[in-house]
Amino acid sequence: MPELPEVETTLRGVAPHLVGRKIVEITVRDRRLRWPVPDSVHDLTGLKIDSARRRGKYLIFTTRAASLIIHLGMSGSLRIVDPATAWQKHDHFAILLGSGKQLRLHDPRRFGCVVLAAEPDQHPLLAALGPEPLDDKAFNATHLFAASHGKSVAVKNFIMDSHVVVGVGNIYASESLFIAGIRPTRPAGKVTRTAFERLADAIRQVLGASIEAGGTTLRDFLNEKGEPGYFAQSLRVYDRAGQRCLRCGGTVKRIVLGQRSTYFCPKCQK
DNA sequence: AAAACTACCTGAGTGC
DNA sequence: TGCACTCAGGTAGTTT
Repeated sequence: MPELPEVETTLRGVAPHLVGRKIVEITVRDRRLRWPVPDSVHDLTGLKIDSARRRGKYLIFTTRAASLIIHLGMSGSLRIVDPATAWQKHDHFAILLGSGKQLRLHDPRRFGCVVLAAEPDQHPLLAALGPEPLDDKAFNATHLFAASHGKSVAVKNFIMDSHVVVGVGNIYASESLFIAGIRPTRPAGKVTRTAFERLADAIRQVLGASIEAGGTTLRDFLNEKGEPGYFAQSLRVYDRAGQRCLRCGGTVKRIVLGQRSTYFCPKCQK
């Protein structure tokens, strides 16, 4: 479910409730996430959360001893609730805070994970990640052009590869390529430098605008208060198969690329 | 080495 | 109502 804007929205929502607070109690209701939640998470009990940040789609909550790394997978969400709130069916993990509030991880499909790391940036899940798309020093046309050299993979799959750039998921990949006027199926190595300039700009633009809108709620994304994001109404091609292209009036097409639904306008994207 | 595919899991929606 | 089927915002691991 969550792509970078949804994870960033979640971070901004939960961070003020976490940073500077003590971890009073950790509850693991179902440890069966993507990998079993380690027993060592309980070692964090009694420690203060010094910082909360995001790397790609990973959330990192740091104490003096270790960091908790949380990924929301396809269906995960975090909420800040009163501890007396009834548990929901898929609330798997929770942190009771010194403030008296509780952070709860809800994840029906259990594709998310909770792991512990002394040095989160060196953790195998994070160590090989590409640049942050909102960092225009590290992420730009030069980077994309160099990384795409000799690659035959479709450019849509290329920008969804977290080793190339983090945070671009299935929705924003289609959206960015539409804005940049690039056909999703084009081999990455055949995309010109000029087109990559448009693409890098488009990715930043669409992710930034979505963060402003609180993310995209297509089916079930909710922020830390349980509210939806409003970027769905700004989507230009995603989930619009058969409808009119907002730029040229042509018809938006749906194809499957890398087993994922992909939307584009055959007339304006070459 | 790179590309393509598989697997993990639940729930919502559709058509019969 | 019920059943069978498809699809869903991610990504590590395996196979080709």
